[in-house]
Amino acid sequence: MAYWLFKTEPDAFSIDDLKNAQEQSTFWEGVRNYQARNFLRDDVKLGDQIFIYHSSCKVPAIVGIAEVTEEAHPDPHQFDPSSDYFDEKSKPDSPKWFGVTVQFREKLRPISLKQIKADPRIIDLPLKKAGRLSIMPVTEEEFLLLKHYHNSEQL
DNA sequence: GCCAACGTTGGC
DNA sequence: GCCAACGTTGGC
Repeated sequence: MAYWLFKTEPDAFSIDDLKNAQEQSTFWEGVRNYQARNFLRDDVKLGDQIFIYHSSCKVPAIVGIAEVTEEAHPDPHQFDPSSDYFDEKSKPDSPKWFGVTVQFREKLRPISLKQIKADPRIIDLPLKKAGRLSIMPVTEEEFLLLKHYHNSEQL
């Protein structure tokens, strides 16, 4: 099993939106960055655990956990001319953009970017180095450390 | 709202 | 295939 961090802007789609959609899974759509796309298409697998991260907001932070319930499938918006995600160069027989389906698991007490940056134990997380990557891998060690952050005596 | 960092585009 | 110009992301 692998671990990931997915960014989202809470004004557009927040952890609560994900929670409220719990009955139906949520298709993680609109990723239009090649590195992020490659992770989604090739490496994100059923059962993988995902940190949901709120970006471009008052307190950028990890706010919860979701799980992959369906592996990569083409993002239908790329074929829809009326969509912001439309890509005229993408063809249905060779789609360029993919998404995965995820389901809400739990909310966490927010772990702010500030805390993450200040923690010397977090080394590998791409978020630490000014990253604009919207889908990124998290090591098992760092995922578990962050997941249990607020239980830790080490703070 | 500013701006730094980085990704993408397109001319050559 | 280089690289300058431009666009976007995202923290502050």
